[in-house]
Amino acid sequence: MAVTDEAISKIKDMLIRGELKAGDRLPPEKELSERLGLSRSSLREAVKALELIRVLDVRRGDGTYVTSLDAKLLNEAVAFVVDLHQDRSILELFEVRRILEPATAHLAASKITPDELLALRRTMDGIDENTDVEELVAHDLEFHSIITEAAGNDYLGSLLEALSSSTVRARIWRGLTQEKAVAHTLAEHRAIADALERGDAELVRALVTVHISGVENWLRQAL
Amino acid sequence: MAVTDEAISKIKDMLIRGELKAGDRLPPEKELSERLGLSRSSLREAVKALELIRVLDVRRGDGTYVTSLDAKLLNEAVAFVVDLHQDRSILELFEVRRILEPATAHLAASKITPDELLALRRTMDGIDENTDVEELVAHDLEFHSIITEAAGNDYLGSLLEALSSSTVRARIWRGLTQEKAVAHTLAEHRAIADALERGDAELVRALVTVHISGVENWLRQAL
DNA sequence: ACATCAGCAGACATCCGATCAATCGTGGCT
DNA sequence: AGCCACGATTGATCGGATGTCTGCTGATGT
Repeated sequence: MAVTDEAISKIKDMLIRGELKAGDRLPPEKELSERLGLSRSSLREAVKALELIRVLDVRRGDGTYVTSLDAKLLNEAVAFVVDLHQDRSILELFEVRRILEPATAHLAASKITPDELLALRRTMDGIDENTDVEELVAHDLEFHSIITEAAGNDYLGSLLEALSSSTVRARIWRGLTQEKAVAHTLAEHRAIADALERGDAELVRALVTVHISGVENWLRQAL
Repeated sequence: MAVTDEAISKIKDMLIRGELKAGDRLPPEKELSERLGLSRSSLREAVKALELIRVLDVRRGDGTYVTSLDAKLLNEAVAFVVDLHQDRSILELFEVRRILEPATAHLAASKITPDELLALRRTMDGIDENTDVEELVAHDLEFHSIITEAAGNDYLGSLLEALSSSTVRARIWRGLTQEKAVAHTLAEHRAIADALERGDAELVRALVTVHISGVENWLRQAL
């Protein structure tokens, strides 16, 4: 194994064993490189790799720190990969989303708070046929992320966020090409919010499935 | 933006634009570094970062190549993150798995081939109460991965594989072996295989949900 | 004449150590 | 309180020594 890879797994081990915790500061590059038995240049390669997936946070002139190590890590890593696959296998990625999103909404149905329901309603204020595309995308993104948040599973949230970002473009296209899409989407969102309010988990799941599948089908035919 | 980060996104752009395709060989480090306007050392940091998430494949003495860029990318990236979170939020990760696995099996029910069914059966040969832990883990891994494979969505496969990494499985099995878990698990696996053979998608989903939840409950109580 | 194999040369990545620049945090000074 | 200089730390680059792979070439054996 290359020295750099060895350094990566050594740092990883220090994290798993709890030797390094979230927020901790690593020894200076020079010192750490000596302790791990490699040159500073090689160590920097390892640190850069861990920085890419947001495990480490390097602050110039200050030091290198361990990030919060929470579920957001998934987001960065997955988003990078999803970005690369934008035009290739977007339908397969959408299939994953179609599995996760209804299940997430189903979870959310029993946990969502009145405050979150209110926020959910508010995302729909001021949205109509005349709203411009960017605002529509922002609304859509927020609508789904409130529900995801309510489900209370951060990993689920990160995964969904990463999966959805790549579809933003698709949504924009859809908004541009289909005239009645706004009213249609809004009606579906209202129905989902209603069902969430009543705590009807099964209906929520079905509605979200239909909602996601609608976009998916449009996408399938547009490709 | 730092020189290295710039290099990362430039390479990423070359991939997205199709300037670089899967399997392509990158120019030598020296040449590429000159073209991107940075030093070789800095370029190497970028390359190392991209190698960690398996976008690039560096072959010493030969050259640097673009990997297949398929769904397996997700695996590496997610597995790394999951490894780091083993003791922390494993239950949340398990919840994601409990969503994905039944849905995957549901998909597989209508697509699985006779060959795959045969292979599924064969994983259970020679497994009984006396089988040692490592063999159990191998069987379990293979059983689930055949089903995932049959579902025909590589991203789903990568995610699931990463979520139920072999280290996690090993730990669970080690805890379970003392009890009657082997016979119990085997019976559940048989039932799932039977339902798959009959193409009863709904039953498959229910069985897998029960199967995964069983492990989850054990885990919840063991923590 | 042909096939085989060892060894050599070139291309390339690997690793290192040194050097200078940029930046940040701190502590002392006014 | 505000300012400034200093030390610590990362950022970036370079040149050189080394390990490793590939392909060619020439010698050897059949």
